[in-house]
Amino acid sequence: MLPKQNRLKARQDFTTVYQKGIRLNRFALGLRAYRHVVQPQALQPLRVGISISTKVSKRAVVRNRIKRQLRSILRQLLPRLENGWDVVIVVYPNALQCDYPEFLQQLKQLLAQTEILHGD
RNA sequence: AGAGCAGGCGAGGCGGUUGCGGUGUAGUGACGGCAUGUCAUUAUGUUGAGGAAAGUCCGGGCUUCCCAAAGACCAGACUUGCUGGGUAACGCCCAGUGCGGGCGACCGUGAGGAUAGUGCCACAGAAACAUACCGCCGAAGUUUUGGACGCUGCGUGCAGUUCUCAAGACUGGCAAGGGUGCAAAGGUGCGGUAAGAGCGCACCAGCAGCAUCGAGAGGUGCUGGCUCGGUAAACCCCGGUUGGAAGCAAGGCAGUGGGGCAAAGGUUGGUCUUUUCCCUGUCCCGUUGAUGAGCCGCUUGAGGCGUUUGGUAACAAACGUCCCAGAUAGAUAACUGCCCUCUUUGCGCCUCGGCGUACAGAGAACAGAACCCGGCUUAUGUCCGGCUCUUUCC
RNA sequence: GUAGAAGUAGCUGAUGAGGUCUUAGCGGCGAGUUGAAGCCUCGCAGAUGUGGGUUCGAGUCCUACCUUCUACA
Repeated sequence: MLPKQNRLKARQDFTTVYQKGIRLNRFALGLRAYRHVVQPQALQPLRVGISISTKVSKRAVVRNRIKRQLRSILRQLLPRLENGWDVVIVVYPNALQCDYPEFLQQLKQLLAQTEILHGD
């Protein structure tokens, strides 16, 4: 689990990200991101949600495992991510063929493209 | 050695580093209605998925509504349906009976009633529930034809006629055989008969009665008359069970002041009886708190484990002991060490298919709690001893 | 999580409450017509989601699964 302040939970937040956010897709993952327009000193922490439907796999074991792996990656990257964003990661059926290093690579690329991820 | 049949245990073990959920203790910060409350965070201790958590097919607990409780009868609903037991309950489990299958270990079984009634049984076939198409018979009756013997009459080879024989027709007797079909009126054999038929007898199957064994379903034996299609996972009858509906997305989350209305009201499919019961109920306004979030429900339970006793068993009782997930966009992930097990390959030993050793690989399969239990069903990898049959050797 | 509905030719549908072998439209294939194609005419092939059971006989009755869809804050 991520820290509570970094979780995206409310249904309203998800819909605003889907409607107003930018979109990016990779082989197995998609990214929706929305930047809050507020005063810089009052920036909220970055919040992340993961969306994975039963179309990816009907088995809950598979879906939960993918979510855990993605959360584990995000936890490692969290100190390097910029505040003020709401992010939703969408998982596509291609993810069944991927393993942990591939998720790591794709997620890094997506976050770097949107400039949420700081350089090393 | 091969083929097979029923089970049982468990779901690899001990760790390390970085992280997550619950909870206890201690600290820090913020809020604050000042309550050792809420949120965040730090340290530390402890704890953290399954045998099916799954399908949602049954049975309960729990909650709300249908305005209280109990009882009787009727109606309705329920595929509930061999017997006895177990259980909180069940459509579940255990033990047994009958029937069916298998050489066997063993397996399956929706197994009340077809003589309470109704319906259906296509095509074929004479006929599908009580009939006769082909056929068999000539016993009985009527009648036709022909023949022989006899009798009567006379014109002596013709006519008539009784009985008998043969053939045919109608009435009749039969259900053995043929054919049809999933199914045809008990089956096989012998006798019997005009031909036949349980008409008689023997054995077998079925039915009824009696005796006996058993708690019972039923088993065994004897006797008897004479034989009755299938379908109830068709309607139905009988027995049995039974308040209904919704489902944790159920449902709950304040205190206080004032005023109005109703005086008797309230049964759950129907009717009736009894008992008391329940009591104030409901609406409006003011006030502080609370706006769809948070909290409670939420995990101590028909609980787990062990021992003893009772029981063939399912299971029950007693005693001891333990507290064992409670998340809410939903907690278990990433990397890695050692041991153990298995597999491949190499080397060595010998009794030649086993043992020892080294390296490498794998530890999987099915699969993720969402209010909680008891079952069923489905998915699925390893190991462990049992039992049966066949073959070979000693 | 809970509750419910439906699966029939390639697609969209129908099927008198068990009876042989059901069946419509579009599409496919073949033949005819045409110089060739289209339209038209004639013909053909092709399915009851899967497994088990009841029955002489299941699309239909019973049962276990599979798939798809819907509703509920």
